[in-house]
Amino acid sequence: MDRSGGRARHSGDLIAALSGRNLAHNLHSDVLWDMGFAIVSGQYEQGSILPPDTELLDQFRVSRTVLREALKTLAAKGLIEARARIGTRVLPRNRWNLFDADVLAWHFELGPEVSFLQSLAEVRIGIEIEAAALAAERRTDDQAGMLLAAVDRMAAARTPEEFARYDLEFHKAVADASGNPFMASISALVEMALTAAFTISSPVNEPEALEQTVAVHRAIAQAILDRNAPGAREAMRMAIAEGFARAAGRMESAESKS
Amino acid sequence: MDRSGGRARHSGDLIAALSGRNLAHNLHSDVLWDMGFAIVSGQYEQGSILPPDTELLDQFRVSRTVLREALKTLAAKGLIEARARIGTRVLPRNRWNLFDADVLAWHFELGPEVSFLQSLAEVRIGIEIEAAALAAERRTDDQAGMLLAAVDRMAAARTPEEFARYDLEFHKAVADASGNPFMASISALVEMALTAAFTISSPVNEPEALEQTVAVHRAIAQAILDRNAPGAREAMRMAIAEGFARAAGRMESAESKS
DNA sequence: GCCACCAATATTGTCATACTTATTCACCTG
DNA sequence: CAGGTGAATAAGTATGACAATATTGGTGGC
Repeated sequence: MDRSGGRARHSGDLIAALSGRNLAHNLHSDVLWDMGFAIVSGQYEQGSILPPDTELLDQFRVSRTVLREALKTLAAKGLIEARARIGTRVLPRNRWNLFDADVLAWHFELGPEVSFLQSLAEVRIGIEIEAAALAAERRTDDQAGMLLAAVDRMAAARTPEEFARYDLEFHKAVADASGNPFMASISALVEMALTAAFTISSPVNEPEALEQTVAVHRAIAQAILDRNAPGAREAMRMAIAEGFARAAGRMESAESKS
Repeated sequence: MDRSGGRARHSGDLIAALSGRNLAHNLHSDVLWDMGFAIVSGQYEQGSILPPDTELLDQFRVSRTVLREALKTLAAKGLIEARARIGTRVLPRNRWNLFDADVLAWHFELGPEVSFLQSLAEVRIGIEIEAAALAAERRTDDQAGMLLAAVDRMAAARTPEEFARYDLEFHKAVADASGNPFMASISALVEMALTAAFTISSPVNEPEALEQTVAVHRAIAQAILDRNAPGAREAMRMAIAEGFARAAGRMESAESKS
């Protein structure tokens, strides 16, 4: 119940470190993260009314400006809705913008559950498969070169962080080559999924897993190079499924031990 | 091309009417929409610095509170990023949250281009195909019943608005039955796509088009009822492709005429 | 003449307080 | 009992001052 001290920012830290974002530590972002996490974690139930401004003001010891800007940010992400005389209501989850990087991060802060990782893998399969197929049809030679280069860098990576960086770079390059702006827009989601997966278990530490991961990514790149859309689809599906399976397997075995 | 005069809120109005949202007309949302549209329309270039607070303050004739809350909202959607002493920078498009309902609406305000509609159809295919397949595996009997009921209502619809409403209801039901929270979260996107498509051309006005649209939706429902995942996939792909093709065809023929 | 450091400055960030507007709920009137 | 009416409450808006921060350019030392 006490959040006062401690400021636990476990997975958030990792993601921020990887992406280089979220450097600024404003007051308003403190309130934002506390409130955002409190809502996502269910501390404030969906459909319920948040404490009125005055009370939150007292709780956070900040100015009204700061509090209100934080709440406006939450409203922009679809988590809450303010109405005069009623108060500020927590919206039902299906109104939340789950594709938002912050909202995703808050979900991970309460420990990534297997079911959530699976949902993530499912959307990734949907979107990235399509991106791979489109990339196969529309890629330029430059873009194909970038893909192959990213795979080579993955193969040569020596630390989990390095590997994650190049893996992400690869998936961004596919999205870019698809020529569809929406595909590029979900890189935040991919980023989160990869970071979570690698936090749990990186293939770098297991030679045969590394080899397999690199091989399947190379297959994607090759299929796109060959303008082979069905092949790119299938390879992408395998890449995502494999990554999820490794993380989920590790989580379950860790769970059964405890 | 001229939008200069009178606050053209064409597609925005339709979407608001359909979804029942965006009723409130506060000062801050005026500024938000003006700025959001200005950024999305390229009036403020990506990477450029917005005018400083003082200037915008003077331009909009509102208090600093209002302006700053509007900017914070834009920042929450990934369109801008403010830094002390530097100013407020327009972020590159790949940082924008294109899945956000407002950001989408701003894109439509400047006239939906065929290429944008196509991108939208492509992501929808990616996500909703997967949703349909998952729904086929996980649906409850109740959910299957909802799907069939929605199709029946589509068939009986008499106005374009009515048809659009039940079409949306159908796609939401599929997302719901998939059991994946992300799928439900993109209904804003589907909503926008459907509204745009029906604004351009509704199948209600053409008996054979209506029949075809209803038939393909019924095929999706039936496949999900039969727990036939591949069938649901294929039917969903056809439904989305068909809707896009009709809208795109109508737009091109209208364009060649002018 | 080059480099490192520091101060001036411009821009966003934060604060405190007062006032306005909208909406619900209860009361009061017909 | 129905319907309007007003008080109470919460968010919305305004304003002016001060703090934090990072760039820019100057200043001094080497």
